[in-house]
Amino acid sequence: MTASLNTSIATPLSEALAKTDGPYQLHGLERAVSVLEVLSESEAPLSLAEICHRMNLHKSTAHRSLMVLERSALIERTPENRFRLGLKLYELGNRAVEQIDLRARVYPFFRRLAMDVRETVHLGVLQKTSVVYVDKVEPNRRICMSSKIGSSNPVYCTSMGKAMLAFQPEETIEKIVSSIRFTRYTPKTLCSREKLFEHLETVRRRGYAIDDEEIELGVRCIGAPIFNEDRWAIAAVSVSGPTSRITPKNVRAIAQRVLTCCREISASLGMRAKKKSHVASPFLTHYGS
Amino acid sequence: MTASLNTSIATPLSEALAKTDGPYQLHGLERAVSVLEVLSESEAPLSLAEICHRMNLHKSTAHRSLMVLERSALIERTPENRFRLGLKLYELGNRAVEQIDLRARVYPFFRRLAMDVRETVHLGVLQKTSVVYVDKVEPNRRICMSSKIGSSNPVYCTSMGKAMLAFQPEETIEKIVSSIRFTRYTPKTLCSREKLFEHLETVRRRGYAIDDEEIELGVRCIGAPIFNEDRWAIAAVSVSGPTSRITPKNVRAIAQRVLTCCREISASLGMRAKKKSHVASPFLTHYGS
DNA sequence: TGCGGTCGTCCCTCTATGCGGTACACCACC
DNA sequence: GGTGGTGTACCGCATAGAGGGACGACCGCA
Repeated sequence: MTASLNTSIATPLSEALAKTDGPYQLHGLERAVSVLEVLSESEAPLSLAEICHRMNLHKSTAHRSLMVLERSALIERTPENRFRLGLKLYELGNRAVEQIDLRARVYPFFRRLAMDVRETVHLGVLQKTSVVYVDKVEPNRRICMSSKIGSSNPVYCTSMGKAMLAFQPEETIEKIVSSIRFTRYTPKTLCSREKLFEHLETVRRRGYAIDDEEIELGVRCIGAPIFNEDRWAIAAVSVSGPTSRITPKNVRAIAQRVLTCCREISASLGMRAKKKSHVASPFLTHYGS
Repeated sequence: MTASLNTSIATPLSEALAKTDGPYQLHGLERAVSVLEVLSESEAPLSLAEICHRMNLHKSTAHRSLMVLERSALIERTPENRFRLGLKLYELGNRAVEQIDLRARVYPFFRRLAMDVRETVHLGVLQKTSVVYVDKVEPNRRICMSSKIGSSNPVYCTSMGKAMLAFQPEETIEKIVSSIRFTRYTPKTLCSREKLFEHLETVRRRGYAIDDEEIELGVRCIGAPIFNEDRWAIAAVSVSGPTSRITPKNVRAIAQRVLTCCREISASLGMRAKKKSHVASPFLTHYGS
């Protein structure tokens, strides 16, 4: 198909561009990012042909992208001529959280909470419609970087997500919610805009959010937001555990501890200080502008 | 050379392209990667103007790049309209090491070594002319992701770097060494191609490498390679400590332990197995092809 | 309140860029 | 030695995107 640009079904280009809408476009770059995403979703390294296939790309186009990405070390090539994500991403990614520097500052409080409630505790931030897990402590077990760190889950079915979302400026909430594509993970997943908004109201009232088996049956989480000086949520902490241990009966007690922890953290981040001149709120993951 | 534009002094473009040489070019993408690097090197978030300045870019060009990068979540914008690396990089980066999956498999041995020698132990892999730190254990202290993880140091002045370099195919060594830009960090830094080659010879003979205060005075490291089935180094483990504890006298004893540890790891990675069909050596960080 | 400087955003124009086609070289397996 | 699958190389044409520049918002200063 010469197709290149027409109205027919899913030309390579049209699909590649489907997700983009803003006025500023850099096709090469956007395609490259898609390549990274495709590689990130795949378990095993992919060959050029496989990448073309998954992305509906022309061989030569994909090839060029791959060569450039490889030169930049964003991807690597296995001896069998397959491609996977490169370690440069690891470097850059670690620099990213280092710059945010949230983890180090939160860690002490965070850890105490884990020891206290004896359940897994997570630290997360908002990124568009997802919660990215930035740190984690498991009680009684050695603390180390688990494979879960760095991964993400949708806002609307995690306690951290809902806790952060509830305490965003009105427009931000609107923007985020309207970009959500709801998927039902369990029978309890909140699957509509309305239910979500309703729930957020509750969260704002209570100060904390619950994920009641909304993403996985048998797992309940309680999350509360960490605030910046303007009382907007910039991160969240959550406690997760089996429904057998986090029962409706003790939810409230645990929630209180989470809230206390978050309050301490928010305070320690110097909420009312606003010193650091031009680095005012280096934590806030902005959505849109 | 098509020279694209003109022969005048350092046009923005010509500088941006200086680093690239391969036949496949995607300027937009390469520029975007440079932006990421610039942001990664900066401590504080940067404004559009600052980025333009550091990169010799036209305002509108940089602007477009930034908008697209932001849409892709590779960078984020602070409330003050400054830019820093985005958390998507963190996600992607973690996926990268997850796919390589080296860390998890090595960890048990690795940890035992740390407890054994009671010094800091690192795990690293080669990436072009750098060693990227992938994991770390400090004895007696809680194990957690330190900010050092994910960062990198030059091959030629680290024990892991030299250990890995020594056991690469001839051409790979040549390629890597010829891309090195030597910098003297301490009076003991190996600063020439010749000295490095000489040293690699020693490393091959002994099986392990020493960084004798070559990157920082007062710090000595002993590193040994982890091999794949073809006896090429795919990673390395090192023990680092103050020169007061890692003395010339006990280097040999420690080196033996490191070597034993690496031998166990290499074996455990199923060196001679080569089962996993198409995922044959998912560890090898290839250089060039 | 008005002025000069600096910032980010937006738009237009022209051409060098990079896209898609195609040809080829390579391997593995019937 | 076909036959299907890879990855690489090259070329010509359309268009993506570089760069110039206008614009308006914001600042501090007089």
